[in-house]
Amino acid sequence: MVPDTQQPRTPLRADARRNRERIVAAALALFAERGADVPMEEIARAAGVGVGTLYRRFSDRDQLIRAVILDNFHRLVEAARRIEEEEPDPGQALGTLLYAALDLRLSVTVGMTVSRMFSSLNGVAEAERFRTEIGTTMGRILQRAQRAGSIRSDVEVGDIVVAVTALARSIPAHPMELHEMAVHRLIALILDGLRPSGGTPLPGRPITVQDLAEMRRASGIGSYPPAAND
Amino acid sequence: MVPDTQQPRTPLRADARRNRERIVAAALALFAERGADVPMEEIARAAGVGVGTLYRRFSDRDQLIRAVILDNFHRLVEAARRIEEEEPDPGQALGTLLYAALDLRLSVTVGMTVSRMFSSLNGVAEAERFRTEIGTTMGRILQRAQRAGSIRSDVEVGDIVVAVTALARSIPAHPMELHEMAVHRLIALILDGLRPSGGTPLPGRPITVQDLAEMRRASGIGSYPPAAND
Amino acid sequence: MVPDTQQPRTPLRADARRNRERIVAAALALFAERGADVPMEEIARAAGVGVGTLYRRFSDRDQLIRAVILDNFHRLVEAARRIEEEEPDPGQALGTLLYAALDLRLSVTVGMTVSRMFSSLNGVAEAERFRTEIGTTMGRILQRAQRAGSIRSDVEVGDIVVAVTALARSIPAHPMELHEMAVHRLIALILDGLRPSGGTPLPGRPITVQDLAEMRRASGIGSYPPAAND
Amino acid sequence: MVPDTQQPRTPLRADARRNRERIVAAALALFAERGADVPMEEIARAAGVGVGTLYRRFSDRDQLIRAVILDNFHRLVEAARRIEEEEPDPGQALGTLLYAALDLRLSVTVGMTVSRMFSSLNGVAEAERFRTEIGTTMGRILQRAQRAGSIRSDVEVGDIVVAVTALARSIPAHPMELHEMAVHRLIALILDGLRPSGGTPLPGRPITVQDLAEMRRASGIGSYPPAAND
DNA sequence: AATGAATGAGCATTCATTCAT
DNA sequence: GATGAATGAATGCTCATTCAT
Repeated sequence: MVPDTQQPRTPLRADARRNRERIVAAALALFAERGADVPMEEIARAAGVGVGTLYRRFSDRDQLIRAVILDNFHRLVEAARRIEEEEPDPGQALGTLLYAALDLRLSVTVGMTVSRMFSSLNGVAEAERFRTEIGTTMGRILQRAQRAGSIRSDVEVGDIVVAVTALARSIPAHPMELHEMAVHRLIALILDGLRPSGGTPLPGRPITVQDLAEMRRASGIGSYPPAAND
Repeated sequence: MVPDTQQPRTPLRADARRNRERIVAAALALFAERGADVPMEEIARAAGVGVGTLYRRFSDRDQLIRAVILDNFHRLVEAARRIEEEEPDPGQALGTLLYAALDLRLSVTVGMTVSRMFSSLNGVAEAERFRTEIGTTMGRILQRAQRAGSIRSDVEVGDIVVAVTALARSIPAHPMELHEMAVHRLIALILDGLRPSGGTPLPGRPITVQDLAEMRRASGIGSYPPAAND
Repeated sequence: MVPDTQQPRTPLRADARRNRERIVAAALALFAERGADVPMEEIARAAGVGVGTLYRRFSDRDQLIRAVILDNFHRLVEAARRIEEEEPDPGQALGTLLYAALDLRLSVTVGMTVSRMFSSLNGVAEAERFRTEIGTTMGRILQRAQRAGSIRSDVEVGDIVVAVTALARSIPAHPMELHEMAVHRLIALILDGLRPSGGTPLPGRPITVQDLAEMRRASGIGSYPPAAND
Repeated sequence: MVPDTQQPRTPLRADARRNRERIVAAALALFAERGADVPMEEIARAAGVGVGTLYRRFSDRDQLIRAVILDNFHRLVEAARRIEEEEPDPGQALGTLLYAALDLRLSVTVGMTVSRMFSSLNGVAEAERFRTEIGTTMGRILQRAQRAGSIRSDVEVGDIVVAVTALARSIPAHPMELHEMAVHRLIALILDGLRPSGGTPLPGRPITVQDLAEMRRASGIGSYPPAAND
C-alpha cells in the first residue's frame, strides 16, 4: 500500500505482497497496543508468517517501524486529500479532518519513543514527501476555512498539526465508546477554540510548517539526503 | 495486601534518602527521554550509584516506574492545591493549572506503554489516593470557574483530565522555546474552547471521574483491593 | 557405500555442466577469500544462479566443499603429472612442482577448519584415489631427483607434502607481486635446504605417505571404507 | 597477561582477572581447534563461566579474537626476547626461535579468516607495538647470526617472518609426536636453506619489515590511529 | 550499606534448507 | 529445470536480577 523505501526492482510476487501487507498490519496493531518493542516473533506469528519471512521483507526492526509509520502517514495524506475534495463546506472540512485523524490509529506512535520514531525516518525521502503533502493539503483546507470566516485567522498549519499530534497520542482505552466520546469532546473543544469569535489572543505567533521542520531538525532528526523532488 | 511504596518502616537515613531521590530524578529524566526500557544500569549510573544500590531501594523496574509516576502525581496534586489556594480569580485558575501541568514533565508517560504504566500502579493505594485528590481539587477549581461564568457548564472534571493528559503526552522537542510556544498555543485554544460563549454543543455527555475510573478498569487495569478509604 | 560425487548417472546437460562449473569456481574464490562459512546464497549469486539451482547440484554445503577440494586435488594431480612428463631435468622437477602448487590457489583451505575440511572428505573414494596418485607421482619425481643427486636422500614424499601444505596455506596478500616474491623466496629457501650438500641431519625420520595417512586417521578423520583399490 | 586494549581504570578484581584469563585460554584452544566461529556459549562453558561474564569482559567476538591474538603476539615477543638474552651462540638463536614459535600454539590463526583476523586488529596500537618489537628483536638475532657467518646474508627479517607464519599455520594433527616431527623437519630444512654455504641465489630481494607493513596496508588492513608511541 | 561481577533467560537476526511458482 | 520465497533452528548479544566482596 505504501511504496517501499528501497524501490524493489520487480513488483513483489502476489503472495509476497500479501505477506508484506499482513505483516505491516500486524505490526501496526501490536506497536499501538504494546509498544515498539514487541518481539519480532510475535509480530510474525500475528501475521501468520515465520520470522524469516518477516526479515526477508524488513531487514530489521527499524525498517518495519518505518514502514508502519509511513503507512500511517500515507493514510493520513489520503484522508486529507479526500476531505478536501469531498467536503464542500470549508467550515466543516477542518473538523472532519481532525475526527478522521483519530480513526486512523495514528496512535502507533503511542508507546514509541520519540527518538526511535524519528530516527527510523532519518533520511527517508518518502517521509519528507508525505510531510510536505500533508502540510500543503492541510494548509489549503485551513485557508479556505479562514477565508470563509469559519476559523480564526491567527493560526497556521503548524498549530493544527500540533493539535492532531496531541490527539493522535491519546492512549486508546476501553470501553471504546467512552474513550471515543472523551476524545471527540476534546476535539470539539479545540474546534470551538478555533472559531473566530473573540477569543483571547493566542500567545506567541502562528506555528508554520517551517517551525515544525525546525523542531525536527533541532531535535536531532531530519532527512539527510535533502529529498530531491520536494 | 499490596505493600505500599511510600510507607517504609523506618524513615530512611539521610544519605539513603538522598540516593532515593537522585534515582527517581534520574529515572524521570531517562524515562521521558528514552522510554521505559532504559537499562537499569544506566539509570543507576545517571544517579551516581551502583545498580546494587538501586535495587536495594526498588526491588525491580516496576517499583521504580511506580515511584516515578507517583512522584509525578504528587507534584501535580501539589500544584493543583497551590493554585486553588493562591489564585483568587476563578476564571484564571483552570488555565493556570493547565500551564502548570506542562512544567511538571508529566511526560514520563511518553514512551511508556499504556499497559506497562497502568500495571505498575496495580493495587497501589497511594495512586488511588492521588487520583481522588486530583479529581477533587480540579473539580472544585472547575466548579468555581463555572459558577463565576468563566467556563462553559457542559464540561466535567474528566474532560479536563483528558485534555491535561493529551498535553502531557506532547513530545518534548527542541528548540525548547518553540516547542513551548506551540503547546502553549494549543492550551490557549483549548481554553478558548472552554469559554461559555456560544460554542457548538459538545458531543456526548460530560466526562466524570467515574468515567475515567471505568476506563482504567475496563482497560484491564485497576486497583485490585478496592481502596478502602476512597 | 558412500555415493561418489563424481559419478552422475547421466552426463549433465551442457548448460547444467556450465552451471556446476561456475558454482565450483565461485565457491573456490569465496572460500579462499572469506572462509568456509560464506552464505550459500552469496555463492549462488556470485555464480549467477539461484540458490535452488545450487542445491539441485550440491545437496548441502558439505557436498560443495568436497567438490571444491576435489577440484583442487585434481588440478594438483594434473600439474604433477604434467611436470613429470615434461620436465626432463630431474633436479628441476621438484622445484617446478612446488612453484606450481602455489599457482593453484590450493589456499581454499585457508580459512577452512581442519576438521571441516577433512570431514567433508570422509569416505570419499575419489579423495583417496587423488591422494594416492599425488603421492605416487611426487614419489617418482622425488626419487628421480635423489638418484640424480640433486636432492638430499634423507627426505621422503611426506616431507614434501608437508612443505607444500605449509606453502598452500600462506595467506594471500597484496600487492600480489610482493606476496608472490615473499613466498617464492621461502620456496627457494626450502629448495636450498633440500640440496644434498652437507646440511645438518634432519631430526626424526623421513615422513612417508603412510605417516600422512596415519595423521589423517588419528586426527579423527579418514576414509571409512578402506578404499578397495589402494 | 596481555595488557588490555582499553586500559581498565582499575586493575581487575582478583576473581575477575582469573575469569578473564580462563576465557582467553579457552578461546585460544577452541579457535585453534574449531575455527573462529565457535559459539560464544561454548567458549564460556569451556572457561567455566556464563556468557554474560564473557561479554562483560569482551564486548563482542571481535574483542575476544583480538585479545587472543594479542596474547599470542605477546608470548612470541617474550620468547624472542628471552632467546636473545639467553642463547649465547648467534648461530643457534634463530633456529631456537623458529622451534619456539611452534610451541606457542600460534596456530590460533588456523581456521581464522585473514580478513577477520586482521580486521580484529585494526587500529589497535598494542598490535603495532608488538609487531615492531618482534621485528626489532628478530632483526637483532638475525644480524648477529649473519655477522657470525652462520646465516646467509641475502635474507632479511621479513623472510623469517614469512617462514614463521607459514609454520604457524600448520594444521595441528595427531599423533602429536608425528606431527611435531614432521614440522620440525620442515624447520630444519628451512634452517639448512638459510646456511650461507653456496645455495642458489634467492629470487627477488630480501623482505623487510616495511614490506610486511606494506602488505598489511595493501591488504586493506592497518592501524588507523598511527600508534602514538611507536 | 554500597558496589560491581556473574548469571542466564530472552529477543534479534542470520542462514541452511525446503518448496511453491 | 530454475527461481526465489518461506521456514525455523542456531547463535549473538543484552540486560534484569542476584550475590560475593
